[in-house]
Amino acid sequence: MGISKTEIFTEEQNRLANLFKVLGHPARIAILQHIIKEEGCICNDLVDELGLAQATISQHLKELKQVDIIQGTIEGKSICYCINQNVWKEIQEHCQLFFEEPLRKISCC
Amino acid sequence: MGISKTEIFTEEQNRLANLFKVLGHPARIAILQHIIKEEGCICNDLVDELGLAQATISQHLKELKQVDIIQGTIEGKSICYCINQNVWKEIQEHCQLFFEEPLRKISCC
DNA sequence: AGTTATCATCGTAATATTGCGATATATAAA
DNA sequence: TTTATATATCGCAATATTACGATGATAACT
Repeated sequence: MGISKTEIFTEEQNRLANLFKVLGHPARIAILQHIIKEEGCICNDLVDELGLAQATISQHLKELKQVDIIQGTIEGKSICYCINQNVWKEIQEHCQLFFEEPLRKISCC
Repeated sequence: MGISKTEIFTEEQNRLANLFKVLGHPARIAILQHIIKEEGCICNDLVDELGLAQATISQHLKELKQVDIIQGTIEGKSICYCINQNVWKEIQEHCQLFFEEPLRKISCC
């Protein structure tokens, strides 16, 4: 198959999984880290920095944009990408909640 | 292609991405949530609970085991799966660090 | 208008993932 | 020892992902 049965899971489960999925690629982690470090950057910076083709970087940026982790604003002929702080904070809290739970309980093994 | 160029990224980036990748499927999120809620469970419980085939659940459990998020202990003819608290805590901290950074800075847009 | 710079999109090849039936393995019970 | 139960693994088909060259689209500069 290759297709997940999203209909049998809750909205919450699908949303969280989708967020993690987007974060689940080293290039996208590297892109986020570079954007954070430089407090925003353009696509070409990432091409130089990461050593991936421009088309590839653009595709990764698209996926990050699709879940609103980053946003781009046009600046002349280039586009400045930076973290969407509100969404970032939301994801952070979402993750925190998810990871906090089990530590309050005792596992069976 | 379909293959990531892991060699151009740092160990850290690859490890974090791999963790997120494993969490990036609703079935695996649901499995973890059920294990947490029940404080451990067996494969068949998950088959009944999620409505996926036994082979499919087993495969998802394998991926979760591969990054040590869960561990299984044999109990008679079944295997009890539960959260590996140490690894869970480690991931939690890893995530926290990753998400904390940018909020201290001001973005360009 | 023509040129250059920057980024997005299209098309494609290679590979990965998802899901499941069938089968193998292992333990417990009869 | 046979049978039932629980899980893992194999093999396959359908689909998704990754990467990149080629091509478009847009804006600035000459």
